[in-house]
Amino acid sequence: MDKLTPRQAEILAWIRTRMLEDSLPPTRAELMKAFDFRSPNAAETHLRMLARKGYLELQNGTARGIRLHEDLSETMGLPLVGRVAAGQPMLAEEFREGQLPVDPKLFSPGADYLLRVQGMSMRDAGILDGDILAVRHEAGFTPQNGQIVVARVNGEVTVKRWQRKQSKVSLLPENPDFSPIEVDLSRDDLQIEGQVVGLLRIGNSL
Amino acid sequence: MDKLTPRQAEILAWIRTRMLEDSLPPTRAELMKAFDFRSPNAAETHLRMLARKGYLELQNGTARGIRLHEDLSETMGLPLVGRVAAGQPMLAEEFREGQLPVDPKLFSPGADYLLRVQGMSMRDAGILDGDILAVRHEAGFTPQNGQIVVARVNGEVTVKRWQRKQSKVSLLPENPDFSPIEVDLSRDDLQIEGQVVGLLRIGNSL
DNA sequence: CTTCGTGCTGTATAAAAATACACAATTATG
DNA sequence: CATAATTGTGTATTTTTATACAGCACGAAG
Repeated sequence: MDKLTPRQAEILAWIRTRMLEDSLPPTRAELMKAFDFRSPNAAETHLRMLARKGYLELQNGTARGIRLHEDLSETMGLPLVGRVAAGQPMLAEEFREGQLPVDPKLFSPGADYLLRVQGMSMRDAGILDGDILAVRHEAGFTPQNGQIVVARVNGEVTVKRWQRKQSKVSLLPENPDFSPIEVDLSRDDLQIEGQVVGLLRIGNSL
Repeated sequence: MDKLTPRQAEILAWIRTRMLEDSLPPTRAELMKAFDFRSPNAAETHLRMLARKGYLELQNGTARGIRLHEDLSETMGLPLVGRVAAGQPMLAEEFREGQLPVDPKLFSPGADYLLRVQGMSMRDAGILDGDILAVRHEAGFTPQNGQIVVARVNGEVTVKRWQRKQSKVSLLPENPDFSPIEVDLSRDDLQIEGQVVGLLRIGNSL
């Protein structure tokens, strides 16, 4: 698949969103209006180029005969993140296991990404090794006591139950074999990577 | 939403599948060819009727300007079944809690319906009260020992781990507070309602 | 400097598609 | 039975839409 110029990427993106919103591919004239072209041929040549580079297919002699090569349903869904190295950003390319076709709105406040669970520290909350958590990440979010969160203590990512008493934060496991993580906010670096809003267990781990 | 005649339903169904397959609504001429009309007007009047009865919307002056009123993504997804009364068929309308926008293929052999779990008998397998199971129902399916199944013993629906030794079938809970169900195939009526292929936990039960 | 690819303008034109009008056979439905 | 709704045929006509051809400006590459 050939690389796109910025302009071509812009046009492809517009076609994509337009198709998702209207579930109807645009005509040359509609593209022309959207990008303020003064000639339908500008649209035509762009479409030809996008087709030649393999991003879409043109059915000739057909009104609105544009078919995106990437599956639109694949574009939706959520990224699945595997084991995240300490200190690295959650959604960095290298930690992505893939993309799952899950509707973000299924998890009611809405999910932003999926995280695969490692270990059994939350066993008694019904969260097992290999399970996939749906996580919502909101800037400046403050968890309620008792809520399950994805947190990062000194760079290390962990899933625990949140408890804060005055300035003392504890991250509680749900398994007697594990000990709570007591966070000293003056010494430790604590970041909240999101609240757990759902759980998914598929295939193998059942 | 007015009721459709059989012919109208047939035409609507064709439009639906056509749109799912091609992600492009049909023209009058295409409808005409598909149904062997000899006049595009036959297609036109049917579309008008379907629009008038509220099943779709026609954007006039627009090529392929057909927009289905039902969300195509809603048509997909799986039915969620709640508590099923003894002896009643699983997918009877009255037990449906709704439809969740979940891709059946997400659960690898493929799921046929969703079932809400009641009770804690499978707690130690990480299946909690209120969880939603993705279930695959295949005719003539024989479970492997150790597999989690949805079974029906004398009409009563239950989720348990399957174990068969010769002619003796046991349905094992995953919680020491519960006892195994020993099934006597000569006296008890045992039906397998499917194998559990996935689990979903959303919102409230977390 | 010349040539190529990109990103357009401007003008035409043929094909595709929507849509109107007139009329007929069949099937409900009061 | 009479009437309306459904399900069509057949023919036209206007819009939409795709698409060809002739150029122009600009930056990158050889």
